[in-house]
Amino acid sequence: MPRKREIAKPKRSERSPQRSPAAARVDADANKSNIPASDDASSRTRVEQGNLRDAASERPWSNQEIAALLDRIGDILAIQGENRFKIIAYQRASDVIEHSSRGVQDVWQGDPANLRAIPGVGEAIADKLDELFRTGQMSYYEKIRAQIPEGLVELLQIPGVGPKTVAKFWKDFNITTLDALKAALENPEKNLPGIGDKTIENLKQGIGTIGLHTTRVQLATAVYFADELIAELQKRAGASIQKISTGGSLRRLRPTIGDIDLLAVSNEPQLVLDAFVKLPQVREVLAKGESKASVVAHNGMQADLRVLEPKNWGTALQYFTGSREHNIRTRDIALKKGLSLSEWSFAKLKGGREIFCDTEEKVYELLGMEWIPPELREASGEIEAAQKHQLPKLIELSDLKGDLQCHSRWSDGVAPIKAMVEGARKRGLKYIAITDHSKGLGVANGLDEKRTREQWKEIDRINHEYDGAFRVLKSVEVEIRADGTLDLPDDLLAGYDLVLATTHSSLTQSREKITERVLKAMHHPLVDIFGHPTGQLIGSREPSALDLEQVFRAALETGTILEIDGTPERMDLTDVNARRAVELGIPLVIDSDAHHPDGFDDLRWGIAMARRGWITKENVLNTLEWDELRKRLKRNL
DNA sequence: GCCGTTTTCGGCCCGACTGTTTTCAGTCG
Repeated sequence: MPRKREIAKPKRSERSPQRSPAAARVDADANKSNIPASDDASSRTRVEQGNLRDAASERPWSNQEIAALLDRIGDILAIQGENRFKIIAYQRASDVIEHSSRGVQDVWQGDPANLRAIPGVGEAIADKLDELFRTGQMSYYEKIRAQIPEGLVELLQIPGVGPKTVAKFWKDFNITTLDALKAALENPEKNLPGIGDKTIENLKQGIGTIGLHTTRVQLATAVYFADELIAELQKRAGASIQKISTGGSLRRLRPTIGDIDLLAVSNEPQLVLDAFVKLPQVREVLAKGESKASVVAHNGMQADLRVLEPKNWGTALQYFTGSREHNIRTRDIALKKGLSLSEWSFAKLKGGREIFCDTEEKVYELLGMEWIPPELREASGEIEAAQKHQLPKLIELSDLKGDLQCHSRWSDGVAPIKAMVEGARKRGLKYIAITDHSKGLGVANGLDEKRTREQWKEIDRINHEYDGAFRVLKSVEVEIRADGTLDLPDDLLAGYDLVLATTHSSLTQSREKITERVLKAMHHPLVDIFGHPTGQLIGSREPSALDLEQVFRAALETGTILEIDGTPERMDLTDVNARRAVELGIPLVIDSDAHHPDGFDDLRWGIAMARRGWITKENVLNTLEWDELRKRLKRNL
C-alpha cells in the first residue's frame, strides 16, 4: 500500500529491521509466529545518533544511511514549514536511494555528476551527497539541524503527530522533547490550552505505543497472519464477502512488512467492517469509517481493511498494492492522458463519464502498458518496461527442480535424510543436496571426515532405493573460517557432488577483511556455491560489511554461483542484490535451507526475492535437471 | 528540490478518517 509516511517514520524501522534476541534457528516453522520485539538503540544509524562528523568512519555510506539522512532532512524541513514539494523531493530521493540496487557511493566515484543519473537526485542533492562522501559531513544538514531543538524530530514518532503538530508544540507550548510532552500531559488544561480532550487522550495513547506500530516483521510471518485474519473474517462474514485479497507491501512480497492491508468486495461494507474490528485477533481499533477500518492486533501488527464495490476492484487493488512511488508515476501518466486516476476510477479531467475498471489488467491497459506483477511495482524501471511490453517473464516456484541447501539430523536438522527426500518429493522436486554443516560449526553438530563418509554410504543406499526417480546429492555447507580457509581438507571436498561455502562466525569483521576472506574462498576450485552471502538475519542481525560489488566480480571471474537463501529470516541475497547479480550475468540458485521436511515450503520466499529482483527461470540454475546443472558447476568446467 | 512526447518555468497523486478552529486542516496511507 502506498503510504506517504512510508518514506518518513515507518520507513526508518524498515531500514533497520527490529532486533530481537532471536535464538539460532532450528526449524523454519518456528518463525511462523515470531514477531520481533521492539527496537533498541543499537540499530540506530549514525545519522540518527546525531553528529555525522563524530560518527564518520572509513566505511562507505550505505544506501540505508544515506536514505535515513535525506529523510531526516525532509522531517526537519517539514517541521520548519518549508515548501512541501521541497520536502517531497528529499523524501523521494531517500526512497529511490533506499531501493537502489547499487551502492550510491559506488555510483558516485568522486564525481557528483554521476549521481544525477539517480531518479529524484538533481543538482542540489547531488552536491550535498558529494560533500558527504568527500568530507563525511553535510553542512546543509548541520545548518538546518541547528535551527530546531534537538529531540523535536523524535516527536514525529507519535502516531497521529505530524510536522505541523510538532511545530505547534514547540512554538506555542515550548515543548521540544518526548519527556517534556509526557510531563505536560500530566496537567493538559494548564500546559496545553486549546487542545481538545480527545486529542490529549490520543497523545497519551500514542506515546505509549511508540515502537509497537512501527515494528516490521518478516514476510512469512505477515503472510501467515494475513491468511489467519482472512480465514477468520470469512468464517464470520463470508456470506457478505465476494472477493478478498491482500494489498500493499504484503502483495508485493517485500522481505519485511510493516502492516497488513486487506481489500474486499462486498455489498454490505458495514457488516464486513463490523466483523473485522471484532475479530478475536484485534486488540485496538484505530479508525473505522464507511469504507475502511484500521486495527492493531494482539501481536502488535496493524491491519487495515477497505471494502468496496465490484466495479472499483481493479483501480482499488492497483492503488492499494502500491508502491507509493509506483502510484505517483502511474497517476502522473494518467494525468498526461487527460485522466485522473484514484482508487475509485479514472475521472476525465475535462468532464465526461468516469471510467471504472473491475480488473487491474484494465487499469494498466488504459495507462498504455502491460499488466505489471506486484513484485515489480517499486518504480525501478517496471513502468518503462511495461510501456514497451518488455517485462521479464518472472521465475515461478514450479520452475524449481531441486534444492541445493537443506539439512538432516546428521547436523542441525530434525529429520533423517529419507524424510527430507519425501518432503522434497511431495513438493515436486527431483533432487536435493544434503548440505549438513562441517565440523567448524560446533553448535550445529558439524560432520568430521569420519561421519561424512558414513553419511555418504547412507546417501548411496537411498539413491539406490529410488533408482533414478529422485537424486540425493552429497554436499556440505562448509564453513569459511575467519582467514578465508575452509574447515575441511581438499581431498574430502573433492569427493562431494557439490560444495556450498558460507560464513557463520566473525561476521563483524571489517569490510576489507571479510571481503578478502570471502574472495579467497570463492577462488577455491572446489567451492561451487557461496551461500547466504551477507549473513543477515532479518530482525536480529544486520548484513555483514561485505563488499558485494567485489563478490560479484569474483563470481564472474571464478564461476562461483551465488545463492538466494529463502529462509524467512535470511532472504539473502535479497531482492536488490539479486537483481544486481543477474544484471551482471551471474547465475544464481534458490534454496530453502530446510531443516525439516516442511522447510522446503520456504523456497516460496526465495522465489519472492527472485521475482522482486526481476529474475527469470534462465537466471537460476536449479531450474535445470541435475544432469544439466552439474555441467555448470565450477568443478566440472 | 526535481523535472520535461504539451513545459527550462510551473507544475508536482488522490482520497479517507479524525477532531474540532462546524468547513477544513492535519495526518495517514
